[in-house]
Amino acid sequence: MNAEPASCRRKEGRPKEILTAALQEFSINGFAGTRLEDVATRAGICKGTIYLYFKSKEELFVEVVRDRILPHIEQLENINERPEGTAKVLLRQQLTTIYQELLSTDARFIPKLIISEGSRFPELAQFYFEEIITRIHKVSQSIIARGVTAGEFRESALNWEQQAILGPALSAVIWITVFNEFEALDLDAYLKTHIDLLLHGLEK
Amino acid sequence: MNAEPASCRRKEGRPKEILTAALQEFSINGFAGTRLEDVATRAGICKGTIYLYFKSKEELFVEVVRDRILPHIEQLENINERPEGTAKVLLRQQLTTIYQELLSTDARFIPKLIISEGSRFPELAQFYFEEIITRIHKVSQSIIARGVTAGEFRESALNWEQQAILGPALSAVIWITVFNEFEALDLDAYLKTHIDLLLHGLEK
Amino acid sequence: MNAEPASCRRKEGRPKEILTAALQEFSINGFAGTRLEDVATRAGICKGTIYLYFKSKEELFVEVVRDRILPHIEQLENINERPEGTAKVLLRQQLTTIYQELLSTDARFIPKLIISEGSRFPELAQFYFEEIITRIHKVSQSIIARGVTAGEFRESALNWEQQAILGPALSAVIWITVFNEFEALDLDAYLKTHIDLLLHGLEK
Amino acid sequence: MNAEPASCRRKEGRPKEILTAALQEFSINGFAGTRLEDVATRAGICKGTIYLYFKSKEELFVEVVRDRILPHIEQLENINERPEGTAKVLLRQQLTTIYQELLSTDARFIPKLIISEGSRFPELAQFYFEEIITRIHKVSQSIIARGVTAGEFRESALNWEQQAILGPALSAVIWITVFNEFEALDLDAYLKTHIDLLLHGLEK
DNA sequence: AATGAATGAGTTTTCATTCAT
DNA sequence: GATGAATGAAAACTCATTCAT
Repeated sequence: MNAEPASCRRKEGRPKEILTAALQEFSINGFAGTRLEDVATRAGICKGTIYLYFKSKEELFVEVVRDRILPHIEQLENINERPEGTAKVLLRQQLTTIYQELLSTDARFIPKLIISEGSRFPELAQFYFEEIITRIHKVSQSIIARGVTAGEFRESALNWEQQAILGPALSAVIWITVFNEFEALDLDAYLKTHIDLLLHGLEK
Repeated sequence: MNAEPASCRRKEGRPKEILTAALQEFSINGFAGTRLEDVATRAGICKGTIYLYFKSKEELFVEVVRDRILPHIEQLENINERPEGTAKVLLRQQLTTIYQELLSTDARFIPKLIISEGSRFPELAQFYFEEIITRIHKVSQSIIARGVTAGEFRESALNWEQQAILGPALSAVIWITVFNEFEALDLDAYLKTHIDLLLHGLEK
Repeated sequence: MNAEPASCRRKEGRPKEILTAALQEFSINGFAGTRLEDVATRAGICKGTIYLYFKSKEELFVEVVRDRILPHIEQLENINERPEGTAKVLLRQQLTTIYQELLSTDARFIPKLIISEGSRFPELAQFYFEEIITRIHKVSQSIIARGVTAGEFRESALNWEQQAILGPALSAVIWITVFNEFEALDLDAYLKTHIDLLLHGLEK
Repeated sequence: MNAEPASCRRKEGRPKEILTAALQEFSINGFAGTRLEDVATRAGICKGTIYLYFKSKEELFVEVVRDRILPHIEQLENINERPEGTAKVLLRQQLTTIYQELLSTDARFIPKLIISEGSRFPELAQFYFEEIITRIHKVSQSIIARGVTAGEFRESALNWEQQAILGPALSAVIWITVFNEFEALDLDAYLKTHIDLLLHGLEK
């Protein structure tokens, strides 16, 4: 990949490469702690080139986060459209999807960035809140409502706070990005516990 | 407060004031994004004074976090030493304590700081991991084990990942520090859901 | 002057020193061509210090120019208030004052800066236009009107363009700041010519 | 204009277009403040192309100024060779020509550029001084001498400083390029004043 | 000849840290 | 102890210049 001369590269590739490199640096050092020179080095280009594609460090940051959030929004549309199966099955599916989405690839760094830089980029935090979190909550809430109607779940579950139900997923991402080097998370076991706990807790 | 002469202040007052101001600034802006001048202003002193008590910005940061973590460690010792009551009651007590500890006062900002700056201050992340997280997990694990032995809880719970069980608590702190302005968390309802979910999920 | 330690200097002196150094650099290199580091060096301080007193290079520039314009405004008030003498005498006085004001000290660089940077700092050009040029024109115009009324000057002079009458003064400053090294201007002779030309040209 | 293929353009067209565009940009922003990219855009070409015709930004600047000065030098030769008419008529002619030359087309920006960038390009200032200013002065001086000999003008005019006599012309260009947006110069009236003042001032 | 993406030196600006008072 | 002016290293950003196409 590095063998071919720079000028040979496809035009659209460049910004993508910068975004990827930037995501990694921002994830490690946060916004203020990241030096654009390091982003450039990681992307195999030089400082000034970043400014051919992004107006400023701030804009780059916003684009990095948006770029990783958007695919999830599309995924969420799909989750929404699966009406078959019992509520139990659906919930299990949803959780599995969330974990896969949340922890696959570079996307796992987004929550950390939102948490770290939310106060500097409130629009970004709001965007994430509205487009991701709120929508995930709506999906799980509708599944639970369905389960209650079908007599699968306890009625009291209708009033449950979705954050508390899905919270373990957020904790998992944080664990992976922050504490994994101290004690690696066994994701399968973790997901199994979450599902077991949730489904058994919902059951009549 | 400013009326009394500087020499009248109790010895530990000054550093404490700096730590408090620093915690607030660091929480909002992160480590790199925080200017010591702002910390000084918030503490009502001037920039240079910080260096009378702390060697560097890094040391200040470490002290800020340590200073807020240490009281929790003491609290944890106490939680450990309460053998009375059923496992169910104990677990309910532990969760309640955790939420109180985690979300009371300025301590709530520590998780966000650990998440944000963990890669820059790995010793701090490790310290938090070992002294707080690991120990909390041990406590809850022992209570669950006791509940299983007593026949209160399902046996399968012995293998549960503690992170998944206590994850909602971490999610709560994050929510409070990041998303609360978009949708305020009803902490009581949240805790109730967490307890209901967990206890019902553990029950035979 | 350099012998006394930096901290001994009077507080108000510092910004003034910077303004003086900046005026010199800006006069030579223009706005964009001036490096703040050179300004600092010339002022005997270091780069960062400038920012303790001026928000940005642009603000420094504006302050430099304003700072040199303002004294002239005060001078102009005085010129205005001299009703004694024939129009001829007054005009001779005014011209002499203008040349003294315009060519004394560092003030002589202001016209060059206004000319060079007027398009980048239009408010500054306007300020100079309104506060200096327009007012000088008004003064000379009123003297000429008085001379016509008194029968000293030709009536046609009432319609003269003031710029054309006072233009040689502007030319003199430019000459001094731009061409003086090629051919030094004999200011006394120049002023004498200007006065002779003007007064004889006005005479009936 | 963009319709015809590049290869159809006359050989000298391209550099001329660049010079024209560059003159405009340099006039507005000065040397340091001008970006070659803007020059290229204005010329309808792309950045790199400038370097096919000019070695560097400095060379481009020098060429821009030279290119606008040279035609005037030719004009001056002609002015010099008109021996018919009274000194009064000749002087009136010369002044009219100067104003036309100086204020027609893009040439009007040269004095501003010389004033602004004279210290960075001293050879250019010297060139302008020697080839334009000095020669204009010589012409007017010889006319005045002729007028004195012919008994048209006062003898004292022989010692007059030419700068003071022709200064209003320089002031006019500056006014046009700097202050015209605040108060438009009535060039005809201005020239009339200048001629009236000068001729009446020279008359016995 | 022309392009325009890429480079990297140079400049503005910030801010942790020092130190004379 | 406390101050806050001064420092200067470091980082964001710009733009003249190059060069593969």
